[in-house]
Amino acid sequence: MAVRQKAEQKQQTRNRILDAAEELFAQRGYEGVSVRQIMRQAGADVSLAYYHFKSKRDLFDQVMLRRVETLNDLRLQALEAVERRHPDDAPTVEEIIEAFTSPLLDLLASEHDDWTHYFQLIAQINSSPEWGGELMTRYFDPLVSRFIEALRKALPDVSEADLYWSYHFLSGALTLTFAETGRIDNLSGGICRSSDMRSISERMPQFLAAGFRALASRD
Amino acid sequence: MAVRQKAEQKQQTRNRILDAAEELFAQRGYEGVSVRQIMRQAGADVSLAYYHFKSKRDLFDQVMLRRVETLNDLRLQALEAVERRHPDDAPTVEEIIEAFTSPLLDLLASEHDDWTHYFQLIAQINSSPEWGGELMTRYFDPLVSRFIEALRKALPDVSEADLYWSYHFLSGALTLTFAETGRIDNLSGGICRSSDMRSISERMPQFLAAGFRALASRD
DNA sequence: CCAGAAATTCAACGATCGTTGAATATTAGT
DNA sequence: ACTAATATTCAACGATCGTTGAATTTCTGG
Repeated sequence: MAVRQKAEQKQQTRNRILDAAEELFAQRGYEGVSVRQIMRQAGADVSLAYYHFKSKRDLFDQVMLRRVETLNDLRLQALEAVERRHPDDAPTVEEIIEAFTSPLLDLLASEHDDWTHYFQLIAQINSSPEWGGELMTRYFDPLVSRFIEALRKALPDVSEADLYWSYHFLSGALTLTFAETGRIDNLSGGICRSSDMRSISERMPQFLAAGFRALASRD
Repeated sequence: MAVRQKAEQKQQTRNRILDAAEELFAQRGYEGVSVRQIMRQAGADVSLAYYHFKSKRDLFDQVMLRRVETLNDLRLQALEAVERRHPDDAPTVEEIIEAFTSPLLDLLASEHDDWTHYFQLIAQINSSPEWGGELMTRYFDPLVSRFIEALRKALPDVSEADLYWSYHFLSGALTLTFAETGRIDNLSGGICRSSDMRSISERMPQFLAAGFRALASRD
């Protein structure tokens, strides 16, 4: 034994820092959290942050990058699985949207609730004028374009503008849902719960697919 | 002349501060902006902020409050106008959603583009775990409940949970749209523009109404 | 077991943060 | 014109910010 102990522990520390940063950035935003607060939650010295990362901004970027590839892979696999089930015809809009959303729901349903904070963080970034345009484009554009291509086939007569606006509305509904702000809990007086992923997966794809079709079938 | 000069100028200064705060909070968030930056943009001394407002947080609250009543009034009037056109039957879902969204579009279409930054600010708050639940509830719950009541009448067989989740998806689509992050501009390669309110008003109500109906007409 | 590398801690830097009290300039009431 | 009230500026407070270099502990390879 005693092999690679040091390198292992370095990764462990690095991940503890990333975990703490992910949670705090998700709750209070990039500017709302200090490096000191992150390192306090990670249980390590402040300057250790600058041994593992170049800067606060670099730490933030690594928080984003840590999970983005896994997420994009899972969604792509879900889409390809749907397309394999339709060797001749095109998949339905519902199936495509479900391939886009169900990986998120599955990740949240797994016992360790890593990913909760990550999705909250993405939700905040998505509606931020400062970060939204650039970061979402950088991390998700190739995947999203792939899904839009699939949707275009499922809706042969849809115009390009309708297609992109429909995806835009989808994106808003999706990210607010995973922001889990508790707003719907307040508004509904407890009838609905932000964290009730089952209720969401039963409703969101149908709601959004109907919207896509409504725009696609206009004059 | 020379009457009430002082009180007038006080209001003027106060509004310049609120304008600067609104714009900067909308762009970079509450924690991302310092009181000094706000006052620099307002062209006034730092300490003047604390003559007009109790604290940074109070300044933020007053930014929110300045426009919320006008907005809620306009939306309520739009809803009541729709209901007056239907003395016997219930308005359609499209009409109700349009009463909810078109006041925003109208305000943005007016020549002075006050309101742009206000809507961006609300969009960010809405998807923030820290602020979203509480602030949106405090400022918009009575109005939203009124709209949900109208929607309940338009969709007599809808379940309460479907109704609230549908509104939740609406809220996400709406707020992301008014966040104007430029994301759709990037994604669509210029086909769609975030600021194109006409394109939005032609699509959003139909998209969302179809979603409401899809959930309301399930088994 | 020892030397060198790697991981972590300690102490501090200049800058900026939110906020305040006292001084100054401007206007209002008489 | 004088005074009191009001609006604005000046100067500074302690705290915290992101970041860094040097000291120190811990582990690795020979």
